[in-house]
Amino acid sequence: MAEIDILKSLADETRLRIVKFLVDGEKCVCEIFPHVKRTQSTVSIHLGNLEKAGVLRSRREGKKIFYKINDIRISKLIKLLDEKK
Amino acid sequence: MAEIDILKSLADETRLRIVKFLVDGEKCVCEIFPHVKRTQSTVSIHLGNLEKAGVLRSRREGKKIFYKINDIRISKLIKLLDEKK
DNA sequence: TCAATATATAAATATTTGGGTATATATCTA
DNA sequence: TAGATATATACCCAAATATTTATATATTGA
Repeated sequence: MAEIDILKSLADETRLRIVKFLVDGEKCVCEIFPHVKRTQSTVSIHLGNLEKAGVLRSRREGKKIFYKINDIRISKLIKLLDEKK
Repeated sequence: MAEIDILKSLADETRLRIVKFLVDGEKCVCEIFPHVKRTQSTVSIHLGNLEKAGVLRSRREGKKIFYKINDIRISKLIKLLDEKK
């Protein structure tokens, strides 16, 4: 996916929190939506958005679906933004 | 400004083109708006947006106003997104 | 096969946002 | 000080987007 899609997918508070939560590893939807304090369906839509942008990848394990960061640039980008200006 | 504001300010095609145009140095509004093919007023608003987010900085020189990248993280971020996944 | 659990999707609504036109402001020069 | 030039702002409209409620789909286990 193009860089503009990556930027758009990260430019939302809920999605950014999701991605930051995933920086330290794979999580299932059931862990993610309570963490970002949004409904399951809202988070599901955001996850789909992030996956479509190539930022995340998912896999099913039984009833659960796990998401993780799919693009090495993303973790670097998060780290970069954490740096002092 | 917070990282979410930086991301939001970059997550628009016109603003991203502006920022990329400024990676190789300071430019005045009169050079920027023809380059991104938007009206002067549209670009002025985008520049204000980017400045408010801390991404750009401006200075006046006579009738012209020059904008340049104000945050070292921005150029790094642009470069990072250019990398292959 | 039925009930429970986990996740996704659809539809409706509300808010945000980008773009244009017209106008205001600031600066320079004659 | 008047006219020209460069940029910003106000206002409006259309399009995009985030959220919610309700429902659909998939998987597991009894």
